Amino acid sequence: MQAASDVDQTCGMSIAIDVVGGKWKMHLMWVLAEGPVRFGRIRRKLDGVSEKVLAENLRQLEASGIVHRELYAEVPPRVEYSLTPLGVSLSEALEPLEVWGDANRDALAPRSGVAAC
Amino acid sequence: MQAASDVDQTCGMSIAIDVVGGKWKMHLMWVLAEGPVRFGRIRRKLDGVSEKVLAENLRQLEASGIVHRELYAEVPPRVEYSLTPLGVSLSEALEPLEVWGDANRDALAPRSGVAAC
DNA sequence: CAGTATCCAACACGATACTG
DNA sequence: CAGTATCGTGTTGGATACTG
Repeated sequence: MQAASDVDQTCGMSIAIDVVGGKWKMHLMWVLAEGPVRFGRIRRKLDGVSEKVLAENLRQLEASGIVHRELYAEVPPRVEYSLTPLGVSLSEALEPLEVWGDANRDALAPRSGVAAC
Repeated sequence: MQAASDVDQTCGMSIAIDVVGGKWKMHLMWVLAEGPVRFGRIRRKLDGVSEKVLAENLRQLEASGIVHRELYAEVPPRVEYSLTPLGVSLSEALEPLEVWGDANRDALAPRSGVAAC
């Protein structure tokens, strides 16, 4: 709400975290990184996510310019989601984190609520 | 809560996000990366964070082996927080994300609630 | 100074039902 | 199939007061 006071960090990271924030967006990024995916398939991949949350996250990523939504006006209705160039660059920036987490997998507390892996 | 079903992603990222999850942990990482810092200083740096949340996050990072807490039993009481080697590696893995967010700073929706920058 | 203890508010998430 | 609408809930964060 307020501007920076004595904070002078660059923290573009905050922006990034704001984009991939929540509980499912990073998983979403992962699924989308594989190529165009349909809504139903994502739901099945990310078993446990509700339609509402999935739709919300998809929308937010879309609003951020990370995801492209291609609607095929046909019967039955079909929608395909894919990463934009910006989305691809984000998923690339996310990789080191992925690697780090994977490398230190057992050095970290093995919580049970870390979502599907 | 439940185990993986048809999800087979590596997603070490989930682990990482679980560690730097919340709203302030990444900022915290940033502040800590500069070297040993005292509680009060962090509060001032991360203007807006409450003591409760700061203490919680600090504790979680400590539990994850990311942060080292050095207590000086003297008067007045003094405590210094610093990154462990693991913490340093994490902050390094976080950098690309930082760079990405910074580079696409204005390509992204300029929300107001993204915390101090 | 460095926390801990409470209480409260906001929001993200989850489950279900319904629509184009 | 691909959502939207609604409701209830759990977790996270914020504000304040109090303690070692």
